[in-house]
Amino acid sequence: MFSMNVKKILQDNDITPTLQRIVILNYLMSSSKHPTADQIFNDINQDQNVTISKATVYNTLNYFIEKNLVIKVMTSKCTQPHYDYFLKPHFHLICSKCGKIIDANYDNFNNDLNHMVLEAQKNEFKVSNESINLYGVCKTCLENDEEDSDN
Amino acid sequence: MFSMNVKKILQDNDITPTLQRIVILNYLMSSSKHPTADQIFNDINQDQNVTISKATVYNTLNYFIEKNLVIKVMTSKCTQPHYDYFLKPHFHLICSKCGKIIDANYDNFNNDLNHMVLEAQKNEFKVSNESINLYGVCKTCLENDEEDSDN
DNA sequence: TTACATGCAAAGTGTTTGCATAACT
DNA sequence: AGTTATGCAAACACTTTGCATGTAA
Repeated sequence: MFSMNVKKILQDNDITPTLQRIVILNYLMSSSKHPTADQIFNDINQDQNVTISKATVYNTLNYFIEKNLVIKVMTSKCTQPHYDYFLKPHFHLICSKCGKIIDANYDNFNNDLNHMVLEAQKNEFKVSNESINLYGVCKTCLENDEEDSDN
Repeated sequence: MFSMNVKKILQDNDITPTLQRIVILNYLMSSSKHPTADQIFNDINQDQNVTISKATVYNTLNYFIEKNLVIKVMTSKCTQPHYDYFLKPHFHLICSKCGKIIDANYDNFNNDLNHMVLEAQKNEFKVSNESINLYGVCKTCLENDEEDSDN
């Protein structure tokens, strides 16, 4: 069974907690990766004893986004967006070489984020969630680059 | 003629400054909006005396992204990404209702951004650029909502 | 029971690619 | 002159949609 939390989260957000929605949200919450729609579709249909159509995966993700439960994350190359459940504020380090997405945070991040929200309020803009991405090259890919240049 | 800057920027980034690339970068730099590939294609083919194929628009934008000259910005609903030239660090307020993208900034933004870059360095991640988006509802759409609820 | 969600397959849309032509240094 | 970019059109991939069936409260 799924953690009771998942169902409750859906209900708290005025989302009818159907089996498919529970499974998808549970998957997003438990996996530390940031899956694409395709990965969600494949993993759930393989590992769980639940079948979900692709249409439902897409519809559900869009619904979650609309309800501010999930955000889309773009890697720089990739055409497919990744989906991220927002447990607590964090930002992403996205490798332009391998496409890896790393969650990042630090003690005063909430503070800094708040500065941005304040600036938004000056524009009379009501913030509901955020997507903060730093693009660059990850440790592994940097090391690979060094090896290449040694040749 | 285009500002000499545009050509120089391309050369400084090891990008052969062809007419199409100059026109596209010039368009991205001079328009304060954050156009989609489609808007770039249409606007340039209408307003300037230059023709650019859609393939070239896409190829060029991807090339600019690879060279860290431009970033993709996703609105929450829209399927089409928007493209943003990065003159100086800033962040975006993106309205989930109307899709408007507002550039935002404040005095210490660079400072806050630097905290994130430092955190990235702890992960031995080398940052090249960033995309910081706050999603929510803009002033205009908030006002429209109020009107609706008055009925 | 009534409204709402799901699944299938087909349609739609945005993006990429191969190859001939043209442009850049 | 040699390399690299462009343009066209076709191929590709991802996402959405319509409608019949199934599910939730």
